[in-house]
Amino acid sequence: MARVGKRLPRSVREQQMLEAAVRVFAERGFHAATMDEVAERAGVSKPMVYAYLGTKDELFVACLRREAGRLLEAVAGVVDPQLSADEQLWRGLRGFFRYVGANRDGWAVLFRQARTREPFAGELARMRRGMVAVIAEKLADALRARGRDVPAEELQTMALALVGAGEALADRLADTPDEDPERTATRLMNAIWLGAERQLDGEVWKPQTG
Amino acid sequence: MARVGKRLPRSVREQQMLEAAVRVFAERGFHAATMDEVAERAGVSKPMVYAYLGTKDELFVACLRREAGRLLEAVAGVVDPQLSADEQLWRGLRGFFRYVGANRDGWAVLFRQARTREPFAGELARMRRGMVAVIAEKLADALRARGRDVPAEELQTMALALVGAGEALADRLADTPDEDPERTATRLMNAIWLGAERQLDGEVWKPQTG
DNA sequence: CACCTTACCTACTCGCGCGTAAGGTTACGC
DNA sequence: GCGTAACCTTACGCGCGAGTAGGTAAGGTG
Repeated sequence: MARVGKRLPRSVREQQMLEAAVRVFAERGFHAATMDEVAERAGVSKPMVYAYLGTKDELFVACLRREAGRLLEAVAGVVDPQLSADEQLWRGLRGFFRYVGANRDGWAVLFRQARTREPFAGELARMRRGMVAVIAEKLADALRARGRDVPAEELQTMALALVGAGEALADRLADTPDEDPERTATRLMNAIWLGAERQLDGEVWKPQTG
Repeated sequence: MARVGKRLPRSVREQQMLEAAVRVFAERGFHAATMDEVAERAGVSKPMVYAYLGTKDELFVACLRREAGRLLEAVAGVVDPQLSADEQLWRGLRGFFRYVGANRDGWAVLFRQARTREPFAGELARMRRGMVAVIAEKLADALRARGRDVPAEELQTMALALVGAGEALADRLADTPDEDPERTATRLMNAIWLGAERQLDGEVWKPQTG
């Protein structure tokens, strides 16, 4: 393609390769993606990719880490521990959906692909556990502020449900270009917070039938 | 293995093959699963699998459909339209988590694998859309009963969030053998219903900051 | 200008696993 | 007791794509 004998420094090429790899993985899925296509889109030959980023698995992990870092930054960078619990949650959600909206390929690679495909699932699961732990901790804070206490396990479950809901909405966001991140965030906030508040205040739903 | 010249009728062999296939797909993932292993576990040689169930893709789809049918039955079979909205939701959730708990391999194949892997993702997405539509309709009913009205799009989002949360909890359930389906269902019900009720009553959460 | 390092290429090898051709054997109807 | 159809096997073809060996040229440094 752009085979105009352009010689570029390693740092630049690496970024181009990662860029290309994210797009190819997102479009084709991990298995159907070929190293040849990654190389071609980066405007380089296959052995260069191997020289700089290693095997296909290593390349995927490199993409994963890069996107995870960006996502983490987009979320953690905007939550100020001074704010109220609901405000923190809101900002985190908004940051999250903004990232996904601005970065749909990244999301597709980072989470959709890695969710299943061993050996990446483990890595992703660890990240998710981190997320869940952070959220559960926030919930515990909000709880303490109300002078109440709830088993950690229960909070874990709530947090996991929130993360799951977030991922489902993120998937839709990534697929539908006309979906607005702000609106998505607001809706999830409504779906979650109104209920969480009641739970934090000690209300419980119980089945009527055995 | 059991190469004791056992000759069996087609209907029986097909079930054995599907059984084996679900387990292999669940353990290894679609790509890493080999037709040889499926054949071996079914106690049969590879060409038999091809003769009865077709190519690898077709075999996977067969598993998918079987599990999807069972799941649908487990959920739809227990919701009685006569009951109140929350009771219907509760029964549906309980049925869902009971299925997953009793059928962890099935869940792993059915949803985790198919979520990403084209060309199955399309099929799965259709099922999910069906689920979301049904739930959104229930919510609309509950809404009408309270004399209120909300844009369908909003309800879709709530329903999708619920489904996402359900899937996340189902994933955990499938991975941790000591997790109890009933408890999982109760917790999700609490996380969701308390909030949904407030939303259905017209309450809204709004951000304080721009 | 000799040199060395870094960027980059063409052109392979090779294993793996899907899918199949061709043939053997058991049960069952008549 | 023999035909035939259903059941089941061994043994292979073959494409595809990951990963590599070995070589070329460009630009900086003395």
